[in-house]
Amino acid sequence: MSVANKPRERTVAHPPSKQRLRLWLRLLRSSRAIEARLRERLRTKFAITLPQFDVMATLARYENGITMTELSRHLMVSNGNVTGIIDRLAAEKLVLRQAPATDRRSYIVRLTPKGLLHFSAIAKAHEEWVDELLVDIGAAEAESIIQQLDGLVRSVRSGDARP
Amino acid sequence: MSVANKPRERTVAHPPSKQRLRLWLRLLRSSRAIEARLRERLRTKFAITLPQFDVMATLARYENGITMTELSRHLMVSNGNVTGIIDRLAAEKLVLRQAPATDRRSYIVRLTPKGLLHFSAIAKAHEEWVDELLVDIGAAEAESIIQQLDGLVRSVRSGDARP
DNA sequence: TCTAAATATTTTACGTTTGTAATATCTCGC
DNA sequence: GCGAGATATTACAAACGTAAAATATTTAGA
Repeated sequence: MSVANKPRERTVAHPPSKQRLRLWLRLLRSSRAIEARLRERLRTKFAITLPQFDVMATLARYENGITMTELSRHLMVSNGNVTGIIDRLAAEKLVLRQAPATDRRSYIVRLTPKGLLHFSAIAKAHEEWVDELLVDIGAAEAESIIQQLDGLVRSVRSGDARP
Repeated sequence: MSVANKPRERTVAHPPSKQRLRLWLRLLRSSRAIEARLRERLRTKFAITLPQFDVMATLARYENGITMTELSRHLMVSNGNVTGIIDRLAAEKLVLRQAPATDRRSYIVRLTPKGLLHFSAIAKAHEEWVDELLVDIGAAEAESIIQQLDGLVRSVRSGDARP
């Protein structure tokens, strides 16, 4: 079934390496397009940035809070970066830092009640926006892409062998 | 072969809207993972940033150069943003601004010979890295994902109706 | 045990990228 | 020539990554 087995196929135009490059560019383009839409709506409708929303979404899944390092790993974002985002969210009283008794190096970050309330409203709108943006993608198709992307992420992750 | 043809399948758990949300999160995660790898290698091997590489890649496709506005549209990046990137590339003598005789508002930006030479080497390595990162994705599978992402981008683009 | 080195956690400092808004300059239709 | 629109830059704030610094914890060795 592989393309390589059909020398006469007209589709042989692109060698695998070019094809993978095209895939990567397409991937980048798609996520940037969606990201731009969501960012704009978050700003105009809720006066919040996308990274701040991402942080709140992560915190919402950890009722008891998590440390800064765990947070940065979840978001695939640098450690020093999270500090600034949390600073701004804390200034708005949407999150708070708690000092755990056991380890005085770290902080536990969590949503305030106000933060949780605020987040719930934004998350609802956010889900609707995504649904609207991707309306042409059926459930089966979405599932299919998800599976393939999962494989892709695993592939990228495992490629940890550095030359 | 499609999942939809098996009504008894346990996978029917997720409603379409949740499925689309998962798809979006997966998309974001994949591109961030790949982006991080490429960014790191560009920095360590070639002392260049990803956006700077993106700009050079675009300029490489326009031998006669393009204007700042065209460049920003290509990269899906704000107008004021390109200025800074070009400033830094120009400081390295990798690109240059030409003032066209006809329109004194605009600049034509193009790669210098040094820039083209430098870019060719980076692009070669870049393609190899992508190929390596996505090695588990076959040509047919890549094509399949590309098709689906194209549909997705079209869907997002057409969703220009703003409430 | 006690102290020094190694490790972990966060913040700070710095430079680049990003978007938005405001500004300066220029073109073109009228 | 004037005003609307185009083009690019500047100014500002947020986000991002890396590296270094500041604290705190753990571990190893005498």
